[in-house]
Amino acid sequence: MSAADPVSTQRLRAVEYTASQLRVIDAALELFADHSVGGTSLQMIADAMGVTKAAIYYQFKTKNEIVVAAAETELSWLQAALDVAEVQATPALARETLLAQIIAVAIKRRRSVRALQNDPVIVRLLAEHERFRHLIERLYHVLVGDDDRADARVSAVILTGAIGTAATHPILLDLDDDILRAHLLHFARRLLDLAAHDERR
Amino acid sequence: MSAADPVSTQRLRAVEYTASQLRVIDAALELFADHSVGGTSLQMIADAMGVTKAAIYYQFKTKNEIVVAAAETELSWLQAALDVAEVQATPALARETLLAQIIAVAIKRRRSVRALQNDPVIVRLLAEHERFRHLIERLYHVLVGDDDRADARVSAVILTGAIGTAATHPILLDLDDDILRAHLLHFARRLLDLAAHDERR
DNA sequence: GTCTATAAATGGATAGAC
DNA sequence: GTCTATCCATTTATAGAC
Repeated sequence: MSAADPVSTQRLRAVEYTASQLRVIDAALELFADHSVGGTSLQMIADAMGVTKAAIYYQFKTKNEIVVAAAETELSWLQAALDVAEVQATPALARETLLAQIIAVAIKRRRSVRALQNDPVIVRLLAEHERFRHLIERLYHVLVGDDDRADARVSAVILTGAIGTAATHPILLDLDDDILRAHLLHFARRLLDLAAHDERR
Repeated sequence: MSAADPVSTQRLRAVEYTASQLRVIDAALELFADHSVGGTSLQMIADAMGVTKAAIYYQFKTKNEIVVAAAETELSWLQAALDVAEVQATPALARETLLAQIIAVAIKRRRSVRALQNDPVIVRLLAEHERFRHLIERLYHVLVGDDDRADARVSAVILTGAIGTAATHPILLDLDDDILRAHLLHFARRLLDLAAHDERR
């Protein structure tokens, strides 16, 4: 798959949601982060929005549709970041561009990344839906390229896992966003340097 | 807190559970990993065990007691690892000992670490219960010592986050346990070397 | 678009038989 | 220790009024 592969432009549908639907999605995302998807009821979402359950069912037919919509909305930034990264001149530049974006978003959405990234329901959803799987493939392709070596894959996974966890961890709560972002970028670059170094041996 | 601080020997109660209770805990842990704590019902646990809900209520008074017991059992290995690490001759040796243990356990419990480590219900539990908080403090104390610098803390968090995520990640499923363990150890040591290197500057 | 009301199922939890 | 049976709250989801 080349960087400009037309397949890569396949769209998530986040843009297509109405304003009312987006209000539901926002409330849902926050509750999912605090209580997990399975621990969040439509009543809780309705209460958080100050409406009744019936009002929500007017926007989405089932709870599962809300979960899918929430995942799509949450991942639309990743799609945008990949679109930009994949047209960079070199793979190294693409990786650096993507990395900065990933870290920036993880920090901006600090309160919710960790739980959402690891919620079993979300994880299953990402594995089952074609468009989600495709997005994840693009992510790892930019991070490790065509390198199928275990080293490269392990470092990429470490990177995404570490970023997601670090953004929310209690022990780092006192760090303000800019400082934390700088630290994560520092370690991410070092980690990728290490992987590249191992490759050349 | 010195390495041999008597307070550090405070016990989790995992050992005190009966065999019947441990069967409930085992079934619960597996379901928690697949469906999150909030998404797991007592009926699901009962079905997995081939008994009725009432049989479970004979072992535990509430669902929350099951969650606490599951967390205690899941963390008893960490306590054991800390007990061993904290009596090592030097902080560096303690760290290395603990690291090897953490990675070994994360790999052995590969299927469940990720979800459990990040489940919002579990995270809240660990923050609220005294004995859990104490354990986490010991963990980070061995990893970064008295170093309160952001660098040290970030690298420790990256370490635990990365290990938990990497152990379960789909893209690494083809790696067998020994290979994955070797890779994680490799990267963990490198990461700590980096942090130490930064410190000296 | 949001409400009330309600159906049908499932949740946590208890009582009492064996 | 495990069962059946049951209670009550809450869940997902729908129907129909405004």
